[in-house]
Amino acid sequence: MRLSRYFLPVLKENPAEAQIVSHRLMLRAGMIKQAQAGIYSWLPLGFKVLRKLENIVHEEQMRAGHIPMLMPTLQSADLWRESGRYDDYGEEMLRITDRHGRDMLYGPTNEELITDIFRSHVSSYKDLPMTLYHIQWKFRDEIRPRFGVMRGREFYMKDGYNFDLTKEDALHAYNRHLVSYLRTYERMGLQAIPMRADGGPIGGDYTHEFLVLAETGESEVFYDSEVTDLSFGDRAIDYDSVEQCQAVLEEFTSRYARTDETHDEALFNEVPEDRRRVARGIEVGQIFYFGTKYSEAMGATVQDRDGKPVPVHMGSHGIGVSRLLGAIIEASHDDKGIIWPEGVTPFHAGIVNLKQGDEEADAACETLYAALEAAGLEPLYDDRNERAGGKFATMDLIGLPWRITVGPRGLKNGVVELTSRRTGESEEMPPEEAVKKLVKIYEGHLVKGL
RNA sequence: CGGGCUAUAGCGCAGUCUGGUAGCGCGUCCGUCUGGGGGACGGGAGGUCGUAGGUUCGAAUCCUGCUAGCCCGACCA
Repeated sequence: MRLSRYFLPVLKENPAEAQIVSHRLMLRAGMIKQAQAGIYSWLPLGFKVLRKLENIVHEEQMRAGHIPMLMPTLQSADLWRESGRYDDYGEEMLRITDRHGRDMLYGPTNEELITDIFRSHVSSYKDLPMTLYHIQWKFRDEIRPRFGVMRGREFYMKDGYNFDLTKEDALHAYNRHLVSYLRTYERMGLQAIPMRADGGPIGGDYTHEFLVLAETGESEVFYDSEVTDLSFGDRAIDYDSVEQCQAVLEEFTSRYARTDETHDEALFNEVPEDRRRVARGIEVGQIFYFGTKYSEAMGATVQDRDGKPVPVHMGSHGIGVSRLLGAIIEASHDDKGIIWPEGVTPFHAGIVNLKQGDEEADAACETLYAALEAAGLEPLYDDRNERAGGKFATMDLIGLPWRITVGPRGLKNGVVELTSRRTGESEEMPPEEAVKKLVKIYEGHLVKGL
């Protein structure tokens, strides 16, 4: 993309309404624009990152054997009356009436809808196990939306639902989700720690939340410092293996790690004192096993081997995709702007032409731009007739992890400059070598965007 | 929902107390010079002052209602 043809309305000053750093940076980097309290338009740069996150989620869900689909945002109130949640959910649910006076709602979640689909089409234990998921906009009429996309009223969420014949099978689905979530967050450059959580209105005894540590997090968290040493890495895993998934769950959840909701001071004190940590975290996902709560209420049964109808065991699992943008920025920025992890960056490298209009510099930038695209990377070429300082400041603000600086001075010696946004370190090299180096850096990090 | 606050140009703000032709910085447009970390000079464009009503010869300014947004708290991906 050439910056001169892109739409990137960056702001030099901090908008008054934004208090936390991720919100400020998203506004300043021209990623979002507030439409109403807790409702945002996604401008091109923000939309590009959102799509990349979404695609990572899809890839990891499908890798785990889960099946993508799409359910509507508007749902029928009758389904929710059936589960009993139409009254339970309260003011947070946005209720709508259509022209015929029928009660509808903008879905805050999809347990009812998915259960209805399941019961209409699945009747045999032979069709199980099955896990369906979708990524769709949700609406929860929060009393007080804030922090930009971190607590919007409208938000983009992946929610998945597993259907299993037995509790044991459903718990394997639970473990499988935990593993796939660990992989998902790591690909996004995040450390998200699974912590024992509270069931909330969705209910259920087995539930973990995934928390990203950040000072601006809304939850207070208590953990054994050993949990932050764990990483899933690129180990191979068989998602169908009960033992392997169980082992990962034990590895990642056996140490003390809880949010304030479930915090137990006595248990926490059993952690050696030098490893006890109290911090704040941003919740970016949650997994539940809730047994037959919805299947019984809504008659979602299958016939077992003996031909008898039995309610299926279910769980649900969510990742707050739009919230992840805020969480990633909270976890990865400095006073100049965002620092995108390689896995989610909207563009892989920025090209800064120091002397736009200089024949040699322009030509070198064009060649470099074409070479990066040919190599499968997405460069952002700042071809505006701006001064160097302005171009650098924009690149730093929008946070591309790598920058190639092209100027007459370097070109005299046949070199350009490759700079890491994270460390600020620069290295001079011929343009072809910079391309090679970037290709290597992004190996395994390429995600389809827009 | 309880408590606090705000609304004036795309963004950040002054002007309101004490009513009298709506301003500044940034951005933006044009021109000249400049050119390795938001440069300089000159010239432009852009606002029914959130909204409805009231007081007044005259309202951004005073009064009343409404709306929207922000912050702290309790709730949530």
